[in-house]
Amino acid sequence: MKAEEHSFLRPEVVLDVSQIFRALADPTRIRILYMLSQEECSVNHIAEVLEISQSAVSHQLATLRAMRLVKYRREGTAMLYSCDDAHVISLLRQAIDHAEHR
Amino acid sequence: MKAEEHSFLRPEVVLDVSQIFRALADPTRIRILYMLSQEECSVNHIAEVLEISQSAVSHQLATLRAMRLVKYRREGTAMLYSCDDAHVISLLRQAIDHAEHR
DNA sequence: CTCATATATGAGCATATGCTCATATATGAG
DNA sequence: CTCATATATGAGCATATGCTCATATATGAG
Repeated sequence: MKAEEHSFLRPEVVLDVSQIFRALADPTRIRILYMLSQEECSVNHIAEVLEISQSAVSHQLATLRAMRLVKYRREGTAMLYSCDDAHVISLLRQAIDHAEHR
Repeated sequence: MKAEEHSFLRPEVVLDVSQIFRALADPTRIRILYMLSQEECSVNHIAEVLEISQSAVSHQLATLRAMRLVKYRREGTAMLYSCDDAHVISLLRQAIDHAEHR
């Protein structure tokens, strides 16, 4: 196949795709997103259940917020986070199924 | 929800999932895999079409080989690479569709 | 054998990333 | 207001990563 005959991806698409996967490429973020896919959670609850420091959780949530994969609302002094991108959760579930069955 | 009530991912699964996504988290690897998903290609062909150095392509192919996402065969002096994980290609295509339609 | 071509790979560098530590900020109780 | 609790965030460090450069290796032509 000649170069001109390939179906090319536009640079913005390539970058966007790499960012979607990069968001899912870290064990801590995977565990947080998986937890949020089951239930809306406060920062402290995530930190306690997953045994990760509050600071580390907040930093990762900031990353996920920047990528618009989570949304949040305040309740008293707590911030309650939940998933905000069903498609990314779908990719996550598929990869989990794939990993569990091999 | 109490900690004990959450559905947990086993550590090996979390690690495996993160590695699947990590493989797809780089623009160069995305472009190479997308090309290979269309056609079996030699290293030089990939380098020329994508305008990446031969060395960089070989290094990334070594990464993809280590993750068993590509297979290869020799033909004369050339090595012909192709995709070897349909599920990962499926994840890639879905992310591309997602990125193209927003 | 020599030479050309194709590919692989080690060393090293620049940058990205995930964490800890310290501290700032926000809310509610009193 | 003060104090406690919950969260966010900047600085800095250790490690990971993607590239270049140089060079090794493999095959085929002659």
